[in-house]
Amino acid sequence: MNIREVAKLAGVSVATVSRVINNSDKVKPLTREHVQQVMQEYNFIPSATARDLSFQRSKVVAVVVPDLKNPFFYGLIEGITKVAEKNGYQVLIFNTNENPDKEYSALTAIRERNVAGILITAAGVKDEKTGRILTEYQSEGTPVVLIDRYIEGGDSLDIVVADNESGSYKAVCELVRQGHERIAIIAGEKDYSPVYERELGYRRALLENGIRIRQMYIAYGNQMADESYKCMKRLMSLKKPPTAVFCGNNMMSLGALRYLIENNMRAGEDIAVFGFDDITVLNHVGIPLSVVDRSEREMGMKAMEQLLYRMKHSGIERTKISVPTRLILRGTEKVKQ
Amino acid sequence: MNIREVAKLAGVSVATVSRVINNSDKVKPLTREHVQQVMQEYNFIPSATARDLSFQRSKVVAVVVPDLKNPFFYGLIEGITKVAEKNGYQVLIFNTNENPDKEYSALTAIRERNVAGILITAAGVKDEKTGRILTEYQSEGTPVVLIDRYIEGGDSLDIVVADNESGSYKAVCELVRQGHERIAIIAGEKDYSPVYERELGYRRALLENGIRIRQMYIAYGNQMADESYKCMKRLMSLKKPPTAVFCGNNMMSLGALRYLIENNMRAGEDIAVFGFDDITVLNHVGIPLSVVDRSEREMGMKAMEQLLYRMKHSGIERTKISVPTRLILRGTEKVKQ
DNA sequence: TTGTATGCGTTATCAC
DNA sequence: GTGATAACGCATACAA
Repeated sequence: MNIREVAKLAGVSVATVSRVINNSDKVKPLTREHVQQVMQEYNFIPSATARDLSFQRSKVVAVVVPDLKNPFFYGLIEGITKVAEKNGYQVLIFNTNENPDKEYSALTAIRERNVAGILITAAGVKDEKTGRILTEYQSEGTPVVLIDRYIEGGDSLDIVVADNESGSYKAVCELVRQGHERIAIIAGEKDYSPVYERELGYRRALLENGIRIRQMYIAYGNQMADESYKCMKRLMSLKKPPTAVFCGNNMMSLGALRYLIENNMRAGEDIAVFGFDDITVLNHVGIPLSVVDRSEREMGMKAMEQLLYRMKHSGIERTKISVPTRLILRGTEKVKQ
Repeated sequence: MNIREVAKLAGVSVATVSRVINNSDKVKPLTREHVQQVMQEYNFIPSATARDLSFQRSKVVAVVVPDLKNPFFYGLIEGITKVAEKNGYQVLIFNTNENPDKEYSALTAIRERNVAGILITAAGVKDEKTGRILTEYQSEGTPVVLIDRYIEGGDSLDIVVADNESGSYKAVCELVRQGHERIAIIAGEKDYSPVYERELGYRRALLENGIRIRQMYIAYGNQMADESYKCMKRLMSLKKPPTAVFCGNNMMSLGALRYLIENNMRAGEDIAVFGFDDITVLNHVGIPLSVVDRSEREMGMKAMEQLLYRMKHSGIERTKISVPTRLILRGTEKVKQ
């Protein structure tokens, strides 16, 4: 059953049927109703594939994420799909496993499909290939919105980020307020903007509070739990171990917590711990962790909204959307005396 | 740049170009190479949209899940995308929020797109509409594979499930072996097959071990954490509270654990707790929980593989794929004397 | 082995 | 308001 058959059955032309489908106002109410009746009766469903071909654009957005296991992306994807659905868009998902090569092939697969837009948290942040391809897409008329991470060569692309710097700034200030002076950070690679920005916030907080920044209290890992575990170990074996630790992201918090638990230390008692990104499951089981919270869901929604906006308004200048953070204090910012 | 231009540039017909693209063997190696060179040079990328229209089928599979917040589905999706990608398929994702109406509209949206197949964990398990639609798809040539849950009217559809009954059977037997006799279960609604099957395994284990099944030790919830919390509360306020509790799924485990923690009880010390489905994050932070584990990832992969198989071999009879479970004992199956 | 011609189901541009 | 018809970019039956 296609548009032509419907036309025949309704005694009108295909053009008219098409107009009815697309709610064109240039069709007499009576004919519209009649056509609709026929469509209903024969259970006609228009082919998106054909429409896409004709329209040269599909109602599909590609979402490219680097790690389908990181809880951060759960909320993100949920937010994206919610807004997408509400606007009649569907979501095509790609997992790159933090692998630039897979990202590259995902991006070419996407090219075959005339998607309406691309939402991406890039794996290849330093390798400029990703940036080049995405910029190309954008200039060809397929809008792109970066999420969470800046990338090399992506300076002209819209981006949705959390207020990382000020978030960690606030967190570290809170630690200072609690009387801490030996405040460490488990930081990540400089190339990953969110984690790096958090390091900057940490530095500024110390600076503004007149606390000297000591290299030994800055432990660099790789954004993953395992490395963070090692960082924590390093920190705790210092002659003067820190009394407070700020973790650069949720996985890093987990790694740090694991070290503590394995060594019979309790966050909020033996040492203060502050994380970035809330970890829902921990709340379920009553493990407290003070964190800088940002709404991944909101980030997803904002990103999709920006994409929709960009579809309608090309040529506007690059916009950077910053999602606010807030501190959730659950007691682990302190230590028991 | 389209197939026609490539043909002109290469001095061949569009048919030949098409053959090269599709790796047809009926093309002289020399011409093939030449055509490929031209495609390379002009950076030609064939349009999947056009191919889909012509072929009347797209290389896209629809994945419909009921809760994009439940970690179970992320492992599942990861497995699905992995196999899909390897076979040149892309994944279109739909979130139904456990809402049959949203499921229904997702299923109609899917119809517009000539997908290669549908993978679904249904929300509308009892409302037979979903079953009817899916069966329709199947008979129209769009294969369907159910995941995790049986549904009303879906008896002719392939399904991938975990070995729920025997998994919980094993778990409860283990509890018995640990000396427990007052073993409770936090069970779910009977309509949700996975959780119900686990209840059956629980019953069989008790039966075969000569332990009387007592209604008061069977607490019915709704598969969610909050209800499970209440169930736990109910169980613990019995005159003779259970010494061991088996939880029907991961969210229910979380609810139960939360109750314990809030009431200063420790799983594995004051009461034994056994869950179904591992909760990765808990391991990160060293909260032990003995569980029946099944690999969501494997379920996803198996489901996608079955879908691929079904695409090639229609008409074969309905197959039910059962993914094995295994016990992971972390100490919470015991109580301290 | 290659080419020609037609169809896939829409939308869009014209005419009427 | 409505209709006829040419795209859209590819696959394929059939012919050569």
